[in-house]
Amino acid sequence: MKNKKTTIKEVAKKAGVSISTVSLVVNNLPYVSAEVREKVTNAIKELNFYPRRNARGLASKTSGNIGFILTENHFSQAEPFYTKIFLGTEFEARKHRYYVLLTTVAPTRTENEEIPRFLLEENVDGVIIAGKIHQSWIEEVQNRNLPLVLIDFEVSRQGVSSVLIDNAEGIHKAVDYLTKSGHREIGFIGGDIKHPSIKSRFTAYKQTLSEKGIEVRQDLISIDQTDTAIENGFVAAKKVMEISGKKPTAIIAANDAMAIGAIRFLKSSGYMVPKDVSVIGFDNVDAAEHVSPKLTTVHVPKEEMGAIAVKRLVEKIQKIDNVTMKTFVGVDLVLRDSTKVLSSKEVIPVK
Amino acid sequence: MKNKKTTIKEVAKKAGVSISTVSLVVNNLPYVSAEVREKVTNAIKELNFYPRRNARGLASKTSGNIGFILTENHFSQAEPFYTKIFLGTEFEARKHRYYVLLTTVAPTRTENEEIPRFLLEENVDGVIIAGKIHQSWIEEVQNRNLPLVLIDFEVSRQGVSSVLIDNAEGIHKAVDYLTKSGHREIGFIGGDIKHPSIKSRFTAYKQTLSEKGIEVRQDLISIDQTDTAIENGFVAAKKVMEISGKKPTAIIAANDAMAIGAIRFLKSSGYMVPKDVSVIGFDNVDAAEHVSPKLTTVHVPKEEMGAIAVKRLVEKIQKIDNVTMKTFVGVDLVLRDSTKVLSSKEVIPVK
DNA sequence: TTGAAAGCGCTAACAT
DNA sequence: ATGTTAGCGCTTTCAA
Repeated sequence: MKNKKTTIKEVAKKAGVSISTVSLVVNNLPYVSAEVREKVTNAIKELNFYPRRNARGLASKTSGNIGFILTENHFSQAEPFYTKIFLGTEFEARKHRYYVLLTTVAPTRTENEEIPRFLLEENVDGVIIAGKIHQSWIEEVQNRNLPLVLIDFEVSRQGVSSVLIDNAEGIHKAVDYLTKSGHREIGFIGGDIKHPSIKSRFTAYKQTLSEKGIEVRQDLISIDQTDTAIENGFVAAKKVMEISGKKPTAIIAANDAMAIGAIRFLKSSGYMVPKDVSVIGFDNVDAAEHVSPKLTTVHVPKEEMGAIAVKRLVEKIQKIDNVTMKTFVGVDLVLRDSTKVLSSKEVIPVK
Repeated sequence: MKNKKTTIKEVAKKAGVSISTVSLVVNNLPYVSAEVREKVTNAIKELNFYPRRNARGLASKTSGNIGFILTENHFSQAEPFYTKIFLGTEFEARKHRYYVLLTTVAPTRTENEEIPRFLLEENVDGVIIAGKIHQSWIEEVQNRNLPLVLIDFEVSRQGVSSVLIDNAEGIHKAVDYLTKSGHREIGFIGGDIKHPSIKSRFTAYKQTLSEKGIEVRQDLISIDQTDTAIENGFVAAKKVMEISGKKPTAIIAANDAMAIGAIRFLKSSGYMVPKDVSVIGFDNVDAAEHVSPKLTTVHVPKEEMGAIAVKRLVEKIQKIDNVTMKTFVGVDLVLRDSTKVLSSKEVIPVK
């Protein structure tokens, strides 16, 4: 019934050595003779010893935890995107023997906003922040000398590494596919346009069209939605379809949610997708596979982004590599059923 | 540049009291005069003091963490169900000032299976286990005298509380709705039939039919799939449709994934849903809203289940309430587009 | 290569 | 009501 865990002291006694020697063995440090190491190892096995995280932490000033900060709006049910990223960090962290402590903060930083408890308690060895966030939170982390990695967001600040989506590549692939399928009137709908990822998608849209010698028509663009939810896609698509002169034969949405909203509008207004209008999303969230028609979209490796961030962070924590860097993850166009080939100018591999 | 955090000692000095008095104030314990309390509070504010989790933990033998154990197969992309539950625990835990440490274990317990590190390190104050799990993991937790709450799983063991779905109620509502809509030939498809939740859904299906005086026909039932994924739903529906004599006009699936698979089969075989066959799922996962037709299903409050588990666990940890209990969460039928009214025997509210 | 000893920063008896 | 003191179980100098 007594369930006292064994301590390093007992191991030392059993092995006939000092506790500091046991500590050396436990932490796999050199300068321990093979025989002593074995004696200690055996004692550890027999007594079933495992060092307590708290004791270790107090003495070494480490926590074994990684903090993960997200703004509240990014961590709701409607936003599976960052949730996936978070789960990606969980998996990777485990491999490095860290646990992830999650917290959310308000999207706007107010006067008496609470600081994430894990920062106050010195309960994390490094921090990951995902998505657009108020600059002050970044400072809050850096002021505590904690390694920091951002995901899907960037700031120009010494020491802040980022894991980013190659948005330009994704849009390029989407536009390229559409033009090669014979589309010329290609619209774009977006929202939350100041978000770095959304902004670069929009910029890439305009640039790719230009490169292909296609005029960028303002009446095919709607980017003034404040958010990128399904409803916003509905409204934005409505605008584009109603305002535009020569109607678009294809619409690129800033993300899947908006693409789904766009499809809802199109269908509800009697347009056939993809017969009348092709739609391409971005992110490849789970729903993209379930909607009808199945959504052609740009796949973003969300879990992988979380995993990469953890790897970078651990490198910093363990001083293996402390270079400030941006990592761009590649993306791919996933062809499904929401896009139609008008006239194939080149052979298009359809899976 | 020096970033030494202030300690309780410095606060004591500044306030002109002993560190134990500061501790009393910090932990909001009684027996401190109002004036002293204020002096200390001021000193804490001025020095920006916040106790370190590690120091606190070592002295008080608490970690401030809750462990969450899931089998690997329950924590994959294909399984948004338990992920939602996990996220529910995250939210609720934060309210109680706990962090959640997540870990997965193999579905089958092997000889040298690794024990969750947070158990070995004494880094959690209590544990939540979600889904069907090998009994030995439950023992592993109990042997360490840690409070334990299960979600969507139960064992008859002193001290193990559970948060469960009212599966019988859900199926009852589904069958009831179908019969009142004029359906008599109602099939059931399932898999992983030993899972408590699946089993009770199947049992409730048979029982409800009987209660309504409808014969339980074996040729309308397929429950021998090993899993409850989309593909299994496809196969099970195929069996039921091909083997059965008088074809079913409605199929109840053990969960949404199988329902989606069933719809895929039906559509691919020329059946119209819901015109020829109505389909009802269980769980109400996100995809249910996106599939076409939108899935009528039994809504399970997943996040809430996670939250309830945390509440129960915290009660146990803090000795507020240590009763072993089962909590059943209610469920509701969500009417969407995958079910059809054949002949309304009663007024059916369709939202 | 090993051991002794001094903390790490707090909590929790126990005294007063 | 407040202070003294002894740990909690490790890591980490520093000596030997």
